[in-house]
Amino acid sequence: MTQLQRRKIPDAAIARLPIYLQILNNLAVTNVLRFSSDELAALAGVNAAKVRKDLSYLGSYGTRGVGYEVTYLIYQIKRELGLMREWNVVVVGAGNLGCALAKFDGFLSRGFPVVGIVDNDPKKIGRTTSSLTVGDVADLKNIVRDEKVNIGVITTSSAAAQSAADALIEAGITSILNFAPVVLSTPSSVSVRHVDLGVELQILSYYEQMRIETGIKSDSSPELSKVGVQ
Amino acid sequence: MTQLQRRKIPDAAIARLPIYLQILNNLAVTNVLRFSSDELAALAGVNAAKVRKDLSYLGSYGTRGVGYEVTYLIYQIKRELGLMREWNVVVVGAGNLGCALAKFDGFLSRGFPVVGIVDNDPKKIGRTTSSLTVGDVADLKNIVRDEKVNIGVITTSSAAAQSAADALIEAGITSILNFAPVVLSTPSSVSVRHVDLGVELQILSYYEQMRIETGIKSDSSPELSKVGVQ
DNA sequence: TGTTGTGAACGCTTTCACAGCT
DNA sequence: AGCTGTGAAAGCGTTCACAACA
Repeated sequence: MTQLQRRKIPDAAIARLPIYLQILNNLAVTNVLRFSSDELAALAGVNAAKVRKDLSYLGSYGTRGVGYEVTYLIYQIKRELGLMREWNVVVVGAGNLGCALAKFDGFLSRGFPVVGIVDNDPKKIGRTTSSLTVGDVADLKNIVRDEKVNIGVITTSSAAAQSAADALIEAGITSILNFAPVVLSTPSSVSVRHVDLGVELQILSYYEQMRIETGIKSDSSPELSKVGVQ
Repeated sequence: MTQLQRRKIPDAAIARLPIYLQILNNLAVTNVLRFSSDELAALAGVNAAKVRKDLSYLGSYGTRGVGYEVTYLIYQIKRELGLMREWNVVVVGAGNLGCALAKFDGFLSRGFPVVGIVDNDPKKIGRTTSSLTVGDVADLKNIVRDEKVNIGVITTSSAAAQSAADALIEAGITSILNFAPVVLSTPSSVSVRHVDLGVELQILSYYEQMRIETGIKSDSSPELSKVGVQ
């Protein structure tokens, strides 16, 4: 959760910067030059004080009485997040989800080209999906070296996920995005983000059940707040 | 973030219950009968005090000096999360990701059958993917009624996501899982969880960059902690 | 005048530490 | 003796409210 830091930015703020960035990119496309904390707050679904605090961690880049400059803030957020360069991604697990992610626009368009996809199933190795050929997980070390991979995405079955993680770490990868529904055991020098789609639905289920039990009509009734996104 | 409640369980604890459940289900499969907070903590990658607090919100279901019973705790967690029943899911957006999710085992196996998939692209409507035929988003209201849908999953482009959300809400859906990289504007009576794959990678990028700048060797060096999963 | 930047207050979450049971 | 359950303390994150300043 904490790391050695240049300037200490809270993890919670770091997690929101990509959302602000997304919104500012949209504003830039529509030629908006400036924004206030109020405006960004409304678009991001948070409150203005939070936006100001978050942006203040980057430095004092606003102008009192005026607001912030869109392009300058985009630059600062990208710099802070390490997005001035591309980060190459390898997908481990060439099932439906893995192949869909390998083709997924959202990765490349945000600076994360998928440069490889591997599996351990001989039936899948050699298949071509979009512009990639499925490689052998045994070659991971070479692929990571040759393609300068920085991030591994695990889309295997849960049974295979830990050994996928081990292979990535063995190959020198220190950033892992895991879609398998297991908690990976990794050294503390490796960053893991765990996206469990089942978990997301189960959390929704809890709040949905609560709405049913407390008898909220499915018509929009006020003053029950949105979960997620914080 | 807060809702009307039966017994107040903190949101942070709710978000961990599915992870415990996952682990306990694995223990049950291997015929483990009991566990201690220490054991579950190690498997979940959290500390034992947190496990005990989290489980205590469900009631006092442990035995001092002994531990907790696996099957009984599974039952209690499922009851609390609303998993004693199935929740039907409809996917909006029949692109690569949407089709992959519709086929995804992880949903059905955890009690979330995907009963429909829709799109607004006439070229996609009518196609068959796994056992489902892509429907017209204009029929969403009927599908939700006929198939008793509880949860909507949005896998459209970001441009179409807001109107997909509007259509779901119009059809009476109050739980949405959104994969499009936009912040949805929804009434507060609707629960939204936002999974932005680009955002996940950008957060990893920040910590990866920090490791590079602070000169951590890619060999496992101690005392930098894992991010995510909390 | 309008909006930022930020100490201080508040509230939520985690952790500690130990009393209470088995 | 061992492990749970839980008040109390500590740690974070959010929000308030206003001084600073263009």
